[in-house]
Amino acid sequence: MTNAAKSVRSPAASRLSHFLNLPARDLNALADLTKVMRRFRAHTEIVAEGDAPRWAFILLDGMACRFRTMSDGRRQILTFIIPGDICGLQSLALKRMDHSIATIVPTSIAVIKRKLLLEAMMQHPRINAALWWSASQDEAIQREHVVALGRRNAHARVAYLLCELVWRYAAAGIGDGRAIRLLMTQSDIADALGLTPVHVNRVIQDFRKERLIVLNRHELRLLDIDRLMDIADLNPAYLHLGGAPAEVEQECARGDVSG
Amino acid sequence: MTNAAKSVRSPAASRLSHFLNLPARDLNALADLTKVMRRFRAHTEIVAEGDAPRWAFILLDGMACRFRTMSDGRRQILTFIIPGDICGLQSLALKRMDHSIATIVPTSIAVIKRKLLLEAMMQHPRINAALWWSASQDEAIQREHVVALGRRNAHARVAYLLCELVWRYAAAGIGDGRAIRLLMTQSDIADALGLTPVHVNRVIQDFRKERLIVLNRHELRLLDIDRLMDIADLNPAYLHLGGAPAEVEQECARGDVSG
DNA sequence: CGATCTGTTGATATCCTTCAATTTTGGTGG
DNA sequence: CCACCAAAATTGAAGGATATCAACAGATCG
Repeated sequence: MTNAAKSVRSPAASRLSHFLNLPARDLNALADLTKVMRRFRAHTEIVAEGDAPRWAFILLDGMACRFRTMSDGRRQILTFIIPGDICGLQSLALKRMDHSIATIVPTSIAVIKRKLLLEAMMQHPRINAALWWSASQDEAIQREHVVALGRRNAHARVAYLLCELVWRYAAAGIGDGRAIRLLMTQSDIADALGLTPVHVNRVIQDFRKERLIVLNRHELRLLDIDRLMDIADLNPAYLHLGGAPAEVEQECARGDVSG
Repeated sequence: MTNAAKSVRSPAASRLSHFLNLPARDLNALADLTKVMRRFRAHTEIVAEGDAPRWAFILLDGMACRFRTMSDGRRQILTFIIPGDICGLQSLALKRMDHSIATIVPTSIAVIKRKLLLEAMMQHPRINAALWWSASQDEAIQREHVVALGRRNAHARVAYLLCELVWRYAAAGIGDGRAIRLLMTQSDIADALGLTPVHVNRVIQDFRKERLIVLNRHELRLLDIDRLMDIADLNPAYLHLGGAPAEVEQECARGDVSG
């Protein structure tokens, strides 16, 4: 593959390549899954709590979030979904959604029918392994979220979220690992971190005064990642970007020979 | 299957049967996975953060928890592991553990080697589907945990945890859905709920005064589940105990014919 | 270019933590 | 089976982090 070809690699391919090197054959199979596109306006529910999960999707552009609404109307955002994220693999094993998914800005997704997805996983061991890893990473991200809400104060929570977003965008091939477009509002951040919008704002002010970040018109730049990681007591290892275990590599290699 | 046979069903079989009806053939395959047993004393680390995941396990008896330790020594419990829980399926796709697992009381587990597990999933579509569901349920439990820490106050958090434990034990065939042995300490509960042991204690006192629970020498009984659910703003649907989606049933039925 | 959403700031309230001490429980060895 | 010891549970008092309420400024978008 040429460098030019690599540079146009999709966010999903970029993300999965942190786990396994995907040969052209697998990249094509992955691209074949993303033929059916849908666009949504900002603040639109893609999947509603109680729905029967029928399809999975890859977010191509924009931003969405999983969330739950409490009976008094308050919202807990479970995770932000960014380009390259693969959603709904696990949900296909469930009868009903226990949470909703909505867009935050105008967003386009590639819809993947259940049957097509399962076939691709059966026929392409590498795709199968990579999707499995992707689901495992999602779980790890959820765990870190629990740690953040359970044991980090407001400053640490905001620092954690900003670092995670910048790192996840970088893994998807977007940004340089220091700056991104922060598409959501401070109120969204509050809903993700279990804080009030007012308090999130005060923390951000503090970070600006301390020259830890620049945030202007939704352009975020982390000026001192080391100190932010320190404030959050955060270790990026939980994102599992260091490649696949040896066993997985071997199994895929065997698949190549026999396939 | 006779009622007598059902009554001795393992916690794991009991749990998975809430998703799919497992014929004797699959139950045997499941039992074959649980030949290699290990026993651990209380407060023993089974898996350490940073380890390479080598095997999965089913908890047979006792209790364990997944947790992360902060750099100042504080602990966040990610989830309690009870009999019938299947652990480490997802982790096999990862190079290193991002958290630890330790026993809370004397505990026995069935160790499942990676290769055996993958073979069983290949050869038994129903086992495959059921394990997939189990992983999906684990994710849903994590999501509810995020909601609890993000949007529930101390009383709601404790009410949520007590209900979840009683329901999960019931799904594993232990208890009547109202009472269980609460094996962990109030300090463990605090570490799971992002509270201090002192405050957990005060909430429990309140619940006792309100005649919502009886808790004596680690024997817990929920006296008014409806009110506890109301306090927690909790809906048991997130445990996904209502069976498999139609597509899964159909796929497994096809597997039966061709297999 | 006005309406509405988002961000910002200040004052006050509250839930939960922290610290400290005491009682109770549970486990262990003699 | 009891004595002893450590761990767990319990209670009280005081402090702090974050929420709540309210008002206004600034940004965004039809």
